[in-house]
Amino acid sequence: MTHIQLRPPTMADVARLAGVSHQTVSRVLGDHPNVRDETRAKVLHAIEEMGYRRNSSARALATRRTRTLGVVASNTTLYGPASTLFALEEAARAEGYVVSTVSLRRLTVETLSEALAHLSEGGVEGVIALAPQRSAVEALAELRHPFPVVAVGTGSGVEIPSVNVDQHLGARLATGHLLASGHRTVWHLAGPEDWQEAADRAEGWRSTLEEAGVEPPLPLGGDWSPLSGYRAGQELAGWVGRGLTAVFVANDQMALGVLRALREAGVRTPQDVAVVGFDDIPESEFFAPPLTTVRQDFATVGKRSIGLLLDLIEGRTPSGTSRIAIEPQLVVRASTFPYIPQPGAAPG
Amino acid sequence: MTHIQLRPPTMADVARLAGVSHQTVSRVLGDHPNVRDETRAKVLHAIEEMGYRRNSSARALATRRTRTLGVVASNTTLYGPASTLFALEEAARAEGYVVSTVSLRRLTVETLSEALAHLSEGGVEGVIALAPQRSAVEALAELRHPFPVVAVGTGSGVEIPSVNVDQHLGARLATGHLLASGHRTVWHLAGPEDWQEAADRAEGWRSTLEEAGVEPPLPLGGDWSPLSGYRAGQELAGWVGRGLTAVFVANDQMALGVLRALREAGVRTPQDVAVVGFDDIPESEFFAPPLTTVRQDFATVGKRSIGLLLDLIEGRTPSGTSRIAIEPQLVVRASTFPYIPQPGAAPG
DNA sequence: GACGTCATTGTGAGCGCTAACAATTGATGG
DNA sequence: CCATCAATTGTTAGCGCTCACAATGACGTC
Repeated sequence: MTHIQLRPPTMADVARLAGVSHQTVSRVLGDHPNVRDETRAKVLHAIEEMGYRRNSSARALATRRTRTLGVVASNTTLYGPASTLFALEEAARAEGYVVSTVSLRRLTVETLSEALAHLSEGGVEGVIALAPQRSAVEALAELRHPFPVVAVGTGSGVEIPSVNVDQHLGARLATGHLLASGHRTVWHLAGPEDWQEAADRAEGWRSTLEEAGVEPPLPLGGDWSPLSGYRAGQELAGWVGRGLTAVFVANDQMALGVLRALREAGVRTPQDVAVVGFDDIPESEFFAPPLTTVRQDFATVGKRSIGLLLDLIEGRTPSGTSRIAIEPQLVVRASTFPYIPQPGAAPG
Repeated sequence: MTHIQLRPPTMADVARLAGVSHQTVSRVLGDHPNVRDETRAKVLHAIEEMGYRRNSSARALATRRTRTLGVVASNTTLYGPASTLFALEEAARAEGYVVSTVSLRRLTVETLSEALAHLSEGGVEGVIALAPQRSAVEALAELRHPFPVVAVGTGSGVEIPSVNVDQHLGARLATGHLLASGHRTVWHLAGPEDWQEAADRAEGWRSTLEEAGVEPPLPLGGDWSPLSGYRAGQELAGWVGRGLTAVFVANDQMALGVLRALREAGVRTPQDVAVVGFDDIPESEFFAPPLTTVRQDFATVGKRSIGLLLDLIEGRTPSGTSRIAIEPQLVVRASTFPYIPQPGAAPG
């Protein structure tokens, strides 16, 4: 317990001890030029001695800048959102901003609106919304807020600035890879209908098939969980031998469930059915078999999002609707080839 | 883009419009009694009309309360930290606090100290440190900070208030379960030496064996990743038939790697070797085979941590060193029994 | 030697809010 | 009918900082 309970020292206290004016202390702290070295030293010494720390509220009040950004997110224990959150915070900190987060269980108009109000109370200068559900995105555009908002993972069809991994492209990579491997058609296990990313992946899969002159089979639906993948996998197993040889699953966790269901049904992967996932979670490489999947670059998403938000805050970017798209990448592993690459060697 | 770029209205503006004093506006906002209903209505109406929001910096300056808590964490994309973070934020928000997070790549004295400084700049009233590495914990006790700090996941051997899942107990549950199932001894794949939780789990395993009169085999070491588990698993496979029939792995991700290595070596789980993990990540139920593991209640960890920190801040708890321990729970699945329970039915 | 120039430091006025106290009003009761 | 009190509202000071500007002093120039 090394913490002081007494009234903390103010700039004036430091100034008194150093024998200068409070303004000079402020200059030293603000790294202004035109402060004599000797004076600077005196001030720094006094600061050290008193253990002085600038009061952020007073500073924020005087400058009208809190240097705080907000993030609203849901499903933060999933790999994607967690990775994005991490990248976001790191990028913001590099720019000297503090990040306040609100993690929602469910993303609805009400919870989103409460979250924005909560962050507003916290004095954020802008907000990043990790709002993958369509409903939430629409709500975002409606809500009134006294700061700029950047949407991430909402798809590009929204009326607010946004940053997205190109889901459509990712789905094309996955589906195209399966077709190129010789499969006549590709089935699809989609994510929840309400998610824009799920819709984009499904659309990418569908258009790739159509362009190849193949009639897309009826897609199945899941809720991102391994359990829903397992259930869908049981259904898919029933179609083996009746045209099903390849499945594109909308995320890795569901793919895990699918793999297990197929295995239990005596269906071999990839010999009987090839499987591709989406996300490249750290576990994917160690599934049975290791999973071919689509990797999203969350670090870049984070950096670009913060960059865009700061541009908006500083007024560097006209507050029109900017959209940034980031390319995903196909990672090929054993679930689509009849051999098992060495773990640790394969991942790029 | 529904955001106002003009100078936002102040309390005085609202007061003018409502024909009252700014203090009356403050009273309405602060839910003070002794405000006539009619007046309150006028004020609320004016607030609504102008889209007024209280300036948090001014408020914080006047009250000397920022109502902001800080969290320092590392490895936030792992299931455990991510879950704890989520629970922490939810608990803090329920108490009306905003949470600012710093996610570190590596936890060292320097990064920790920078993180605390950064949060201090952000005006936090207290900090939760998710600091599982021993070195970091020691640093925490040394560092000077102007606010209370609660350590989470540090083990109880620290000189600062802390909240922990009882790792020792968790390891006893896992090891005891294997011994009770008839195994003569249990091997152990430990986490990184520097992590207190890894040490506690190893110690729990060791003492359980010793109390059963069994000489503990030499434990292996990993870095929590599936890859390190895979490598250790290859080594463990070499000991099958020479006394190895059961392994307690320090986390689920490494257990995943172990399962794969064993499978590749032609070793069957659980018939030849039983495996127990730790954490109960959502995927564990769908491993091949579904993994017996130890579940930690992160929600409770979050709630208790915030509770303790607020007690410290409000001075409700004497700033002595409080320690809170939370019990983990064994979840039995197919990796320790020769049958496969139905997914979706088994998990409690 | 008077003047301008630059570097350095100090002074005063807020930023927008809440806390403490003062003032006003209306109701109550002897 | 006036003292008394509670309910309601207003007034005045800061909270600790930064900004704009004023003041000071050292130096060089013509």
